[in-house]
Parts: sequence; structure tokens; C-alpha cells
Amino acid sequence: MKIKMTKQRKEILDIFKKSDTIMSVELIHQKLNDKSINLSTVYRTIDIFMQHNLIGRIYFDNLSYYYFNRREHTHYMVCENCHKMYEIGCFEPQLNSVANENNFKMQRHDLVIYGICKNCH
Amino acid sequence: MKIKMTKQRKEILDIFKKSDTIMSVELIHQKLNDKSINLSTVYRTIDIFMQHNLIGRIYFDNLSYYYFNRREHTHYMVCENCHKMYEIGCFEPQLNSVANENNFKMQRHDLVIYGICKNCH
DNA sequence: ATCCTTGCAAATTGTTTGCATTTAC
DNA sequence: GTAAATGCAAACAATTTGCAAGGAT
Repeated sequence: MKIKMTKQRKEILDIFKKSDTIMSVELIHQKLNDKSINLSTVYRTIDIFMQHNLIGRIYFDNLSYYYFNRREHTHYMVCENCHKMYEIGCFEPQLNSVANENNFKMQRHDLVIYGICKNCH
Repeated sequence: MKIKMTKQRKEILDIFKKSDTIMSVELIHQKLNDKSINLSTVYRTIDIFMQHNLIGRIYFDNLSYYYFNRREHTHYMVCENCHKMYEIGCFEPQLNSVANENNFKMQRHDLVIYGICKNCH
């Protein structure tokens, strides 16, 4: 990780590390202790974190949500109620073989299960 | 299908039926023969088609794209170059059992493979 | 010292809405 | 005939940008 670590970026990264839910930009901004951090800084920071694969994104309910990338080759179940994420195993081998069968050069894949988690029902 | 079939909706549905690619709202609007159809009509029509499950949506490259729902229980590979979609089998049983193992009540799931199709490389 | 990042305000983009008119059934 | 759909223009919300000032290496 070669990005310049400012106090703003530290705080935002910290929020990601502490959270096990998907978060909208607005929510991340609200969670900041330092209320003087500007919303556009949050956007720019998310941008750079995405470029460095520190975080991932899912589009849900007509909005972008972000989460900390704790591990490669993992997918998630996302609770539509509490927005908590639950890790599930990797389907990459299966997807890869489907792609190969069709001469399709897979670059990436999205896989998300949405529903209600055990705590919420 | 109990929705009122106007000539605008007919034309938009036709574009979906004829296309095997994902399409942005803007692109759908451009493809219309009747150039007097308003962009907000396209939005409203897409809305109602989504409600009736006639079409599906994926979020790609920071934009919403839509496609005709030819078949239930199917997922797609999407070519990042030509935007063409290729059907792949259904992973629902596997996803369902993963969800069940975790006491997670699956409501829906997203699964898309992105890459370069055989025609494009 | 230099280049990158920030805050701020303004701009941009995708999408939605209110309303008067038109249309499908 | 009536309720729903359309075109238009204006509103909205999320995100991006230009720029001067501040901060990390």
C-alpha cells in the first residue's frame, strides 16, 4: 500500500475495518469523528481505496455501498435488514469453468446473496 | 401481462426483445425510431417493466444497464467490450444450500460474470 | 521543496416529479 | 368515460470538479 496516509484516510479506513456491514457514502460520512472532513474527501478516498482493492462495492437499493475487503476470493450474503455481511465460500472455480467452456475470458465476477440474516428474523 | 400497451411501451419492449446486450437508458432512448418519445417515458417504462419482471438490471461501470428477461433462473456472462450477454446455468441450488446452512433466508441473488467474449478477442 | 490531498462551492449527471394533455381500454 | 400514460420543464440526489490553501514525505 503506497498511498499517502492522511488523517482523513486513516479515519475512513478505520471505519471500514471496524464495520461488518455494507455502508453508503453518506453513512461513512456520518460515522466520522472529525466532522470537518468533507463529503468530497470521502468520495475521493473511497475512490482510491477501490483502486487499491482495499474495499469493495455493491449496488443495492439504487445506491452504492462499500465494505472492507478482508479477504480475497470471497463472496457475501448481505442482510437486507441490518446490512451485515456474511462470508461465503468461493465459487470462482465453478464460474471459471463455465466461462472457459464458452471461450469467455473472465475478468471478474459479482456474486451476492441478499436476504434476511438469522439475527433479523 | 396486464399493463396498458401504448405505442411507446411497444417500441421499448421491442428494443429489448431484439437486443442480446445490456443497454443503458440513454442507449435505449437512442435506439427508438420515434424520436419524440421522451426520456422520462423511457425511465417510467423501464420502471414498470422491472416491476413486471419483463427486464432485469445490472450495475456496471457506474451505470444501470437493462436487459430482456428471456428466461427465469438464469445468469449471464457479460462482455465488457461489446456488452453482449451469454446465458449460463443456474447456481440457485448451491446458493440456496449455502444460505440455509447459515440460517440465512435468501430473497434474491446477483450473479454476473464479466469479461471478454469469444468474438471480442 | 514538491507533489498530493483537502475543503469549499459550483457544476455535472442520472433520475424523478408535477402538471396539463392525450390515449388505451 | 375514466383512469392511466405522455411530454415537457423543472427539481432532485448522488457524485465530480476547479481551485486556492494545507499537509505528508
